[in-house]
Amino acid sequence: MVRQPAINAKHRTPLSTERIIEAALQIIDAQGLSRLTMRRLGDALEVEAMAIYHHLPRGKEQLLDGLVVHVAAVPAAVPAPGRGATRWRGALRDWARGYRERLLTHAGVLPLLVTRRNPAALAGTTASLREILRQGGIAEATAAVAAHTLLSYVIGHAAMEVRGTAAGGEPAATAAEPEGPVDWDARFLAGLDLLLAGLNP
Amino acid sequence: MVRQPAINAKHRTPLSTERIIEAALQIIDAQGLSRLTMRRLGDALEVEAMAIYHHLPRGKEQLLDGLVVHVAAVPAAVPAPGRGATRWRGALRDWARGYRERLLTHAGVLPLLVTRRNPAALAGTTASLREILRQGGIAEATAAVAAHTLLSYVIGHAAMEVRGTAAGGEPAATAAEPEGPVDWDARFLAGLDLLLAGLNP
DNA sequence: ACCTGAACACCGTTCAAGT
DNA sequence: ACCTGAACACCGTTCAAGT
Repeated sequence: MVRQPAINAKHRTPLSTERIIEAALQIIDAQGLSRLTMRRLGDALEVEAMAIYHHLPRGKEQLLDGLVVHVAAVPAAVPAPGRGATRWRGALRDWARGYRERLLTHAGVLPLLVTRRNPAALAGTTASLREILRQGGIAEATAAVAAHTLLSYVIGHAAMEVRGTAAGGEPAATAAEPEGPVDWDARFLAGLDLLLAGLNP
Repeated sequence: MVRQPAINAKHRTPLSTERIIEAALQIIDAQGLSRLTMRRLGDALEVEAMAIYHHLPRGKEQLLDGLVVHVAAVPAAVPAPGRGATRWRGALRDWARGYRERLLTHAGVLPLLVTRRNPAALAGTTASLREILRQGGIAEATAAVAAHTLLSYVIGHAAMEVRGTAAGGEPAATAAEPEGPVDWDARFLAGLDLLLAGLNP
Protein backbone atom coordinates (compact mmCIF):
# COMPACT_ATOMS: atom_id res chain seq x y z
CA MET A 1 0.00 0.00 0.00
CA VAL A 2 1.30 3.38 -1.01
CA ARG A 3 1.87 5.83 1.78
CA GLN A 4 -0.72 8.61 1.96
CA PRO A 5 0.74 12.02 1.19
CA ALA A 6 1.04 14.17 4.30
CA ILE A 7 -1.46 17.00 4.77
CA ASN A 8 1.29 19.49 3.97
CA ALA A 9 2.85 17.47 1.19
CA LYS A 10 6.56 18.06 1.05
CA HIS A 11 6.86 17.27 -2.62
CA ARG A 12 4.07 19.34 -4.23
CA THR A 13 4.70 21.29 -7.46
CA PRO A 14 7.58 23.62 -6.64
CA LEU A 15 7.43 27.39 -6.81
CA SER A 16 8.56 29.27 -9.91
CA THR A 17 8.88 32.93 -10.88
CA GLU A 18 6.02 32.39 -13.37
CA ARG A 19 3.63 31.04 -10.74
CA ILE A 20 4.61 33.72 -8.23
CA ILE A 21 3.96 36.58 -10.67
CA GLU A 22 0.66 35.10 -11.83
CA ALA A 23 -0.55 34.69 -8.26
CA ALA A 24 0.51 38.26 -7.49
CA LEU A 25 -1.41 39.55 -10.51
CA GLN A 26 -4.51 37.66 -9.36
CA ILE A 27 -4.31 39.33 -5.96
CA ILE A 28 -3.88 42.78 -7.55
CA ASP A 29 -6.77 42.29 -9.98
CA ALA A 30 -9.11 40.98 -7.31
CA GLN A 31 -8.17 43.06 -4.28
CA GLY A 32 -5.97 45.94 -5.44
CA LEU A 33 -2.27 46.70 -5.36
CA SER A 34 -2.23 47.75 -1.72
CA ARG A 35 -3.38 44.29 -0.67
CA LEU A 36 -0.44 42.60 -2.39
CA THR A 37 1.68 41.45 0.52
CA MET A 38 4.51 38.97 0.66
CA ARG A 39 2.64 37.15 3.39
CA ARG A 40 -0.64 37.12 1.49
CA LEU A 41 1.17 36.06 -1.66
CA GLY A 42 2.70 33.20 0.29
CA ASP A 43 -0.77 32.17 1.48
CA ALA A 44 -2.09 32.16 -2.09
CA LEU A 45 0.79 29.89 -3.12
CA GLU A 46 0.34 27.73 0.00
CA VAL A 47 3.84 28.49 1.13
CA GLU A 48 5.52 30.58 3.82
CA ALA A 49 6.19 34.11 2.59
CA MET A 50 9.92 33.65 3.04
CA ALA A 51 10.00 30.90 0.42
CA ILE A 52 9.40 33.55 -2.25
CA TYR A 53 12.79 35.10 -1.57
CA HIS A 54 14.44 31.94 -2.78
CA HIS A 55 13.08 32.63 -6.28
CA LEU A 56 13.13 36.44 -6.17
CA PRO A 57 16.26 37.34 -4.19
CA ARG A 58 15.59 41.08 -4.60
CA GLY A 59 12.24 40.52 -2.88
CA LYS A 60 9.21 42.67 -3.50
CA GLU A 61 11.12 45.09 -5.73
CA GLN A 62 11.86 42.27 -8.13
CA LEU A 63 8.27 41.06 -7.95
CA LEU A 64 6.91 44.49 -8.91
CA ASP A 65 9.41 44.82 -11.77
CA GLY A 66 8.31 41.42 -13.03
CA LEU A 67 4.66 42.43 -12.90
CA VAL A 68 5.31 45.49 -15.07
CA VAL A 69 7.07 43.41 -17.72
CA HIS A 70 4.38 40.73 -17.55
CA VAL A 71 1.56 43.22 -18.15
CA ALA A 72 3.04 45.99 -20.27
CA ALA A 73 5.66 44.36 -22.50
CA VAL A 74 3.27 43.67 -25.38
CA PRO A 75 4.68 44.40 -28.86
CA ALA A 76 2.42 45.34 -31.76
CA ALA A 77 1.94 42.86 -34.60
CA VAL A 78 3.79 44.17 -37.64
CA PRO A 79 1.53 43.70 -40.69
CA ALA A 80 2.67 41.90 -43.84
CA PRO A 81 4.95 44.18 -45.87
CA GLY A 82 2.41 44.69 -48.71
CA ARG A 83 1.86 48.46 -48.59
CA GLY A 84 -1.91 48.89 -48.20
CA ALA A 85 -3.06 52.49 -47.99
CA THR A 86 -4.52 52.36 -44.47
CA ARG A 87 -2.97 49.06 -43.44
CA TRP A 88 -0.38 50.37 -40.98
CA ARG A 89 -2.88 52.84 -39.54
CA GLY A 90 -5.20 49.91 -38.83
CA ALA A 91 -2.38 47.93 -37.24
CA LEU A 92 -1.58 50.78 -34.87
CA ARG A 93 -5.25 51.25 -34.08
CA ASP A 94 -5.72 47.57 -33.29
CA TRP A 95 -2.66 47.46 -31.09
CA ALA A 96 -3.74 50.59 -29.20
CA ARG A 97 -7.21 49.16 -28.51
CA GLY A 98 -5.82 45.84 -27.31
CA TYR A 99 -3.08 47.43 -25.22
CA ARG A 100 -5.54 49.78 -23.52
CA GLU A 101 -7.83 46.85 -22.70
CA ARG A 102 -4.91 44.99 -21.16
CA LEU A 103 -3.92 47.99 -19.04
CA LEU A 104 -7.49 48.43 -17.82
CA THR A 105 -8.03 44.80 -16.85
CA HIS A 106 -4.82 45.06 -14.80
CA ALA A 107 -5.42 48.62 -13.66
CA GLY A 108 -3.73 47.92 -10.34
CA VAL A 109 -0.41 47.56 -12.17
CA LEU A 110 -0.72 51.01 -13.77
CA PRO A 111 0.90 52.88 -10.88
CA LEU A 112 3.81 50.44 -11.04
CA LEU A 113 4.27 51.25 -14.72
CA VAL A 114 4.95 54.82 -13.61
CA THR A 115 6.99 54.08 -10.52
CA ARG A 116 9.40 51.38 -11.66
CA ARG A 117 12.35 52.86 -13.53
CA ASN A 118 13.06 50.27 -16.18
CA PRO A 119 13.84 51.48 -19.70
CA ALA A 120 14.18 47.91 -20.95
CA ALA A 121 10.61 46.87 -20.11
CA LEU A 122 8.93 48.76 -22.97
CA ALA A 123 11.83 48.71 -25.44
CA GLY A 124 10.29 45.88 -27.49
CA THR A 125 6.91 47.56 -27.56
CA THR A 126 8.21 50.90 -28.82
CA ALA A 127 10.47 49.15 -31.33
CA SER A 128 7.51 47.31 -32.86
CA LEU A 129 5.55 50.56 -33.15
CA ARG A 130 8.49 52.28 -34.85
CA GLU A 131 8.79 49.38 -37.27
CA ILE A 132 5.14 49.63 -38.31
CA LEU A 133 5.48 53.37 -38.88
CA ARG A 134 8.73 52.91 -40.81
CA GLN A 135 7.08 50.36 -43.11
CA GLY A 136 4.25 52.85 -43.58
CA GLY A 137 6.72 55.24 -45.13
CA ILE A 138 7.10 57.56 -42.14
CA ALA A 139 10.57 59.06 -41.82
CA GLU A 140 12.77 57.55 -39.11
CA ALA A 141 12.81 60.66 -36.91
CA THR A 142 9.06 61.22 -36.94
CA ALA A 143 8.45 57.49 -36.49
CA ALA A 144 10.34 57.63 -33.19
CA VAL A 145 8.29 60.61 -32.08
CA ALA A 146 5.00 59.08 -33.19
CA ALA A 147 5.69 55.75 -31.48
CA HIS A 148 6.37 57.55 -28.21
CA THR A 149 3.36 59.81 -28.65
CA LEU A 150 1.04 56.89 -29.28
CA LEU A 151 2.29 54.88 -26.31
CA SER A 152 2.13 57.95 -24.07
CA TYR A 153 -1.44 58.60 -25.15
CA VAL A 154 -2.63 55.04 -24.50
CA ILE A 155 -0.99 54.84 -21.09
CA GLY A 156 -2.03 58.37 -20.15
CA HIS A 157 -5.62 57.82 -21.24
CA ALA A 158 -5.88 54.58 -19.26
CA ALA A 159 -4.51 56.43 -16.24
CA MET A 160 -7.05 59.23 -16.71
CA GLU A 161 -9.87 56.72 -16.96
CA VAL A 162 -8.84 54.85 -13.83
CA ARG A 163 -8.31 57.98 -11.76
CA GLY A 164 -11.40 59.67 -13.16
CA THR A 165 -13.72 56.79 -12.35
CA ALA A 166 -15.24 57.16 -8.89
CA ALA A 167 -14.54 54.31 -6.45
CA GLY A 168 -18.18 53.29 -6.03
CA GLY A 169 -18.77 53.18 -9.76
CA GLU A 170 -21.98 55.16 -9.66
CA PRO A 171 -23.46 56.14 -13.05
CA ALA A 172 -25.08 59.49 -12.14
CA ALA A 173 -23.46 62.84 -12.93
CA THR A 174 -21.89 64.37 -9.82
CA ALA A 175 -20.56 67.85 -9.16
CA ALA A 176 -17.16 66.46 -10.09
CA GLU A 177 -18.35 65.53 -13.57
CA PRO A 178 -20.38 68.49 -14.76
CA GLU A 179 -20.80 67.07 -18.24
CA GLY A 180 -22.24 63.83 -16.92
CA PRO A 181 -20.64 60.38 -17.02
CA VAL A 182 -17.86 60.11 -19.59
CA ASP A 183 -18.02 57.44 -22.32
CA TRP A 184 -14.37 56.45 -21.97
CA ASP A 185 -14.38 53.97 -24.85
CA ALA A 186 -15.69 56.58 -27.30
CA ARG A 187 -13.32 59.22 -25.91
CA PHE A 188 -10.36 56.94 -26.36
CA LEU A 189 -11.19 56.01 -29.95
CA ALA A 190 -11.90 59.61 -30.96
CA GLY A 191 -8.61 60.81 -29.49
CA LEU A 192 -6.78 57.92 -31.12
CA ASP A 193 -8.15 58.84 -34.56
CA LEU A 194 -7.27 62.48 -33.95
CA LEU A 195 -3.71 61.39 -33.27
CA LEU A 196 -3.41 58.93 -36.15
CA ALA A 197 -4.88 61.45 -38.60
CA GLY A 198 -1.87 63.69 -37.96
CA LEU A 199 0.49 61.01 -39.30
CA ASN A 200 1.08 61.32 -43.03
CA PRO A 201 3.93 59.74 -45.01
CA MET B 1 12.98 90.54 30.73
CA VAL B 2 10.97 88.29 28.47
CA ARG B 3 10.81 84.63 29.37
CA GLN B 4 12.89 82.34 27.13
CA PRO B 5 10.75 79.96 25.09
CA ALA B 6 11.08 76.37 26.26
CA ILE B 7 13.13 73.97 24.14
CA ASN B 8 9.96 72.28 23.00
CA ALA B 9 7.87 75.40 22.80
CA LYS B 10 4.24 74.61 23.51
CA HIS B 11 2.92 77.57 21.59
CA ARG B 12 4.82 77.41 18.29
CA THR B 13 3.05 78.05 15.01
CA PRO B 14 0.30 75.43 14.92
CA LEU B 15 -0.08 72.76 12.28
CA SER B 16 -2.26 73.31 9.23
CA THR B 17 -3.27 71.19 6.24
CA GLU B 18 -1.23 73.56 4.04
CA ARG B 19 1.97 73.08 6.04
CA ILE B 20 1.48 69.33 6.26
CA ILE B 21 1.05 68.91 2.51
CA GLU B 22 4.01 71.15 1.72
CA ALA B 23 6.25 69.22 4.11
CA ALA B 24 5.06 65.95 2.58
CA LEU B 25 5.83 67.23 -0.91
CA GLN B 26 9.34 68.21 0.21
CA ILE B 27 9.95 64.69 1.51
CA ILE B 28 8.68 63.16 -1.74
CA ASP B 29 10.75 65.47 -3.94
CA ALA B 30 13.91 64.94 -1.90
CA GLN B 31 13.66 61.27 -0.92
CA GLY B 32 10.92 59.67 -2.99
CA LEU B 33 7.33 58.61 -2.35
CA SER B 34 8.25 55.41 -0.53
CA ARG B 35 10.06 57.42 2.16
CA LEU B 36 6.95 59.47 2.96
CA THR B 37 5.93 58.13 6.34
CA MET B 38 3.57 59.58 8.91
CA ARG B 39 6.34 59.30 11.46
CA ARG B 40 8.91 60.98 9.20
CA LEU B 41 6.39 63.65 8.25
CA GLY B 42 5.82 64.29 11.93
CA ASP B 43 9.58 64.66 12.42
CA ALA B 44 9.80 67.18 9.57
CA LEU B 45 7.03 69.22 11.21
CA GLU B 46 8.61 68.82 14.67
CA VAL B 47 5.53 67.10 15.96
CA GLU B 48 4.49 63.58 16.93
CA ALA B 49 3.08 61.69 13.94
CA MET B 50 -0.28 61.32 15.66
CA ALA B 51 -0.80 65.09 15.69
CA ILE B 52 -1.31 64.97 11.91
CA TYR B 53 -4.51 62.97 12.34
CA HIS B 54 -6.07 65.93 14.07
CA HIS B 55 -5.87 67.90 10.81
CA LEU B 56 -6.33 65.00 8.40
CA PRO B 57 -8.82 62.65 10.08
CA ARG B 58 -8.74 60.22 7.14
CA GLY B 59 -4.99 59.89 7.70
CA LYS B 60 -2.55 59.06 4.98
CA GLU B 61 -5.29 58.51 2.39
CA GLN B 62 -6.37 62.12 2.81
CA LEU B 63 -2.76 63.28 2.69
CA LEU B 64 -2.16 61.55 -0.65
CA ASP B 65 -5.40 62.92 -2.10
CA GLY B 66 -4.33 66.40 -1.02
CA LEU B 67 -0.96 65.97 -2.69
CA VAL B 68 -2.56 65.08 -6.02
CA VAL B 69 -4.77 68.17 -5.94
CA HIS B 70 -1.84 70.34 -4.83
CA VAL B 71 0.37 69.23 -7.72
CA ALA B 72 -2.00 68.42 -10.59
CA ALA B 73 -4.95 70.80 -10.27
CA VAL B 74 -3.47 73.51 -12.49
CA PRO B 75 -5.91 75.11 -14.95
CA ALA B 76 -4.74 76.59 -18.24
CA ALA B 77 -4.82 80.37 -18.69
CA VAL B 78 -7.63 81.21 -21.12
CA PRO B 79 -6.32 83.84 -23.58
CA ALA B 80 -8.15 87.14 -24.22
CA PRO B 81 -11.18 86.49 -26.45
CA GLY B 82 -9.66 88.29 -29.48
CA ARG B 83 -9.55 85.49 -32.07
CA GLY B 84 -5.91 85.36 -33.21
CA ALA B 85 -5.16 82.67 -35.76
CA THR B 86 -2.71 80.63 -33.69
CA ARG B 87 -3.52 82.22 -30.31
CA TRP B 88 -5.39 79.31 -28.75
CA ARG B 89 -2.88 76.83 -30.12
CA GLY B 90 -0.14 78.80 -28.38
CA ALA B 91 -2.11 78.87 -25.15
CA LEU B 92 -2.50 75.09 -25.18
CA ARG B 93 1.16 74.66 -26.05
CA ASP B 94 2.27 76.91 -23.19
CA TRP B 95 0.02 75.18 -20.70
CA ALA B 96 1.25 71.73 -21.77
CA ARG B 97 4.91 72.73 -21.38
CA GLY B 98 4.33 74.22 -17.94
CA TYR B 99 2.16 71.35 -16.76
CA ARG B 100 4.73 68.78 -17.87
CA GLU B 101 7.49 70.65 -16.06
CA ARG B 102 5.38 70.67 -12.90
CA LEU B 103 4.73 66.93 -13.13
CA LEU B 104 8.42 66.19 -13.64
CA THR B 105 9.64 68.31 -10.71
CA HIS B 106 7.18 66.39 -8.53
CA ALA B 107 7.66 63.06 -10.28
CA GLY B 108 7.11 61.18 -7.01
CA VAL B 109 3.47 62.28 -7.07
CA LEU B 110 2.89 60.83 -10.55
CA PRO B 111 1.97 57.32 -9.32
CA LEU B 112 -0.55 58.91 -6.96
CA LEU B 113 -2.16 60.71 -9.90
CA VAL B 114 -2.88 57.25 -11.30
CA THR B 115 -3.82 55.51 -8.05
CA ARG B 116 -6.13 57.99 -6.36
CA ARG B 117 -9.66 57.79 -7.74
CA ASN B 118 -10.81 61.38 -7.65
CA PRO B 119 -12.70 62.74 -10.66
CA ALA B 120 -13.01 66.17 -9.03
CA ALA B 121 -9.25 66.77 -8.83
CA LEU B 122 -8.71 67.47 -12.53
CA ALA B 123 -12.19 68.83 -13.36
CA GLY B 124 -10.99 72.46 -13.33
CA THR B 125 -8.00 71.64 -15.49
CA THR B 126 -10.00 69.84 -18.19
CA ALA B 127 -12.69 72.55 -18.09
CA SER B 128 -10.12 75.28 -18.80
CA LEU B 129 -8.72 73.29 -21.73
CA ARG B 130 -12.20 72.79 -23.18
CA GLU B 131 -12.88 76.52 -22.83
CA ILE B 132 -9.73 77.44 -24.79
CA LEU B 133 -10.67 75.03 -27.57
CA ARG B 134 -14.26 76.27 -27.62
CA GLN B 135 -13.09 79.87 -28.02
CA GLY B 136 -10.83 78.65 -30.82
CA GLY B 137 -13.92 77.64 -32.74
CA ILE B 138 -13.67 73.90 -32.10
CA ALA B 139 -17.03 72.16 -31.85
CA GLU B 140 -18.13 71.22 -28.33
CA ALA B 141 -17.89 67.46 -28.85
CA THR B 142 -14.41 67.49 -30.37
CA ALA B 143 -13.26 70.02 -27.76
CA ALA B 144 -14.10 67.53 -25.03
CA VAL B 145 -12.16 64.82 -26.85
CA ALA B 146 -9.21 67.08 -27.58
CA ALA B 147 -8.97 68.32 -23.98
CA HIS B 148 -8.86 64.74 -22.73
CA THR B 149 -6.40 63.70 -25.41
CA LEU B 150 -4.03 66.56 -24.61
CA LEU B 151 -4.12 65.93 -20.86
CA SER B 152 -3.66 62.18 -21.40
CA TYR B 153 -0.66 62.83 -23.62
CA VAL B 154 1.06 65.18 -21.18
CA ILE B 155 0.55 62.88 -18.20
CA GLY B 156 1.41 59.77 -20.20
CA HIS B 157 4.55 61.31 -21.65
CA ALA B 158 5.75 62.43 -18.23
CA ALA B 159 5.12 58.90 -16.96
CA MET B 160 7.07 57.42 -19.89
CA GLU B 161 9.96 59.78 -19.23
CA VAL B 162 10.13 58.97 -15.53
CA ARG B 163 9.87 55.22 -16.01
CA GLY B 164 12.20 55.27 -19.02
CA THR B 165 14.98 57.12 -17.25
CA ALA B 166 17.41 54.73 -15.55
CA ALA B 167 17.81 55.17 -11.80
CA GLY B 168 21.49 56.08 -11.92
CA GLY B 169 20.94 58.67 -14.61
CA GLU B 170 23.79 57.52 -16.81
CA PRO B 171 24.12 59.18 -20.21
CA ALA B 172 25.50 56.29 -22.29
CA ALA B 173 23.34 54.14 -24.56
CA THR B 174 22.58 50.78 -22.96
CA ALA B 175 21.10 47.62 -24.43
CA ALA B 176 17.76 48.87 -23.13
CA GLU B 177 17.95 52.01 -25.24
CA PRO B 178 19.18 50.82 -28.63
CA GLU B 179 18.72 54.22 -30.21
CA GLY B 180 20.86 55.92 -27.57
CA PRO B 181 19.73 58.36 -24.89
CA VAL B 182 16.37 59.96 -25.66
CA ASP B 183 16.02 63.75 -25.81
CA TRP B 184 12.79 63.83 -23.84
CA ASP B 185 12.22 67.56 -24.18
CA ALA B 186 12.45 67.39 -27.98
CA ARG B 187 10.30 64.27 -28.09
CA PHE B 188 7.62 65.90 -26.00
CA LEU B 189 7.45 69.07 -28.10
CA ALA B 190 7.43 67.17 -31.38
CA GLY B 191 4.59 64.92 -30.19
CA LEU B 192 2.72 67.93 -28.86
CA ASP B 193 2.88 69.68 -32.24
CA LEU B 194 1.81 66.48 -33.97
CA LEU B 195 -1.23 66.42 -31.73
CA LEU B 196 -2.09 70.13 -31.98
CA ALA B 197 -1.71 70.05 -35.78
CA GLY B 198 -4.63 67.63 -35.96
CA LEU B 199 -6.95 70.21 -34.39
CA ASN B 200 -8.65 72.38 -36.97
CA PRO B 201 -11.75 74.54 -36.44
C1' DA C 1 17.89 22.93 -3.41
C1' DC C 2 14.02 24.42 -1.35
C1' DC C 3 11.34 25.76 2.41
C1' DT C 4 10.31 27.05 7.54
C1' DG C 5 10.26 29.69 12.26
C1' DA C 6 11.55 33.07 14.88
C1' DA C 7 13.10 37.56 15.14
C1' DC C 8 14.01 42.62 13.87
C1' DA C 9 13.05 47.09 12.52
C1' DC C 10 9.79 49.27 10.75
C1' DC C 11 4.65 50.72 9.26
C1' DG C 12 -0.49 53.18 9.85
C1' DT C 13 -3.79 53.91 13.17
C1' DT C 14 -6.68 53.93 17.77
C1' DC C 15 -7.43 55.59 22.00
C1' DA C 16 -7.01 57.42 26.48
C1' DA C 17 -4.62 61.04 28.47
C1' DG C 18 -2.44 65.41 28.97
C1' DT C 19 -2.35 70.84 28.51
C1' DA D 1 -8.52 72.67 20.55
C1' DC D 2 -4.40 70.62 19.88
C1' DC D 3 -0.94 67.43 20.82
C1' DT D 4 1.38 63.20 23.22
C1' DG D 5 2.52 58.13 24.70
C1' DA D 6 1.67 53.74 24.67
C1' DA D 7 -0.24 50.06 22.33
C1' DC D 8 -2.04 47.03 18.37
C1' DA D 9 -2.02 44.72 14.21
C1' DC D 10 0.32 44.67 10.59
C1' DC D 11 4.57 45.16 7.10
C1' DG D 12 9.37 43.55 4.36
C1' DT D 13 13.37 41.18 5.20
C1' DT D 14 17.45 38.46 7.54
C1' DC D 15 19.20 34.50 9.17
C1' DA D 16 19.87 30.14 11.19
C1' DA D 17 17.75 25.87 10.88
C1' DG D 18 15.33 22.05 8.96
C1' DT D 19 14.49 18.35 5.11
